[in-house]
Amino acid sequence: MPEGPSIVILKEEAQIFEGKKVIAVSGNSKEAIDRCQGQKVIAFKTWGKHFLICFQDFTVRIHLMLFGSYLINATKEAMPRLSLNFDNGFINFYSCSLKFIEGDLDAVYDWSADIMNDHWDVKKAVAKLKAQPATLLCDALLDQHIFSGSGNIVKNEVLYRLRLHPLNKIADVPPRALSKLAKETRTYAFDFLRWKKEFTLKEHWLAHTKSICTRCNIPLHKAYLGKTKRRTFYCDNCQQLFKPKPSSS
DNA sequence: CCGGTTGTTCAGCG
DNA sequence: GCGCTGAACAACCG
Repeated sequence: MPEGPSIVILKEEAQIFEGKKVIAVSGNSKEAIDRCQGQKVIAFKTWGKHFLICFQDFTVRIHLMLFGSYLINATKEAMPRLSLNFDNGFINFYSCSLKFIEGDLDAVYDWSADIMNDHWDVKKAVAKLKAQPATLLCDALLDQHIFSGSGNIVKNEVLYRLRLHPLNKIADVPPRALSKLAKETRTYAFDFLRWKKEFTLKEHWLAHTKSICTRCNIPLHKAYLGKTKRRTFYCDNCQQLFKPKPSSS
């Protein structure tokens, strides 16, 4: 389920419980989830792929990882990791990572790094990119400190849209292209959000899981690239690989 | 039925 | 301490 836009959808769906008091807690989490009992939800927030349930003095951080899921006012066979009950319904989280964050969230999260956040800062993202000249684009787009909320689909689609080869080293990519990349990552994330709500996300994929380049009509490459070794779909013909700068070994 | 995956952390090693 | 690798987690789809 979980790239940034999917977590924004979760936040929107959870809105019905904002301001509500937790009247029952259960779940198989090893964390002390009982402390949520009787607490009022101050707000639901997201930071990239993190779903944050904010109470007065602490926050529950849910990360759905690869396999996590949630249900609102519905159940399934599996035991929830966390179940929160309110007077108007309940929300269950399954097979997710759950942690508590104490105190002020602003001390923990850089909101300007979240591609879905109103405080998203393109310039800061570009500066972070430039600070890691040896990093490959395919890895940079999965770096949650630079593009919090970006995942493997976003990575593949953004690089394909901008005709940038995933194996480009940041140092070799012109600054203007880096700036475009940062902007387009947010733009695509909001397209993702809209299409996911319409249940048409998959049909809008241009590269991810595709076998043919629709621009060149030749086979796309599928390879596990970069430090992250994640599945990458790309076209050798139309996705530009910039020449290495002499200084960059 | 098996293989693969929209993700992250951590132990172990050289 | 570093970077790299593999394991672990765990659910669903095709």
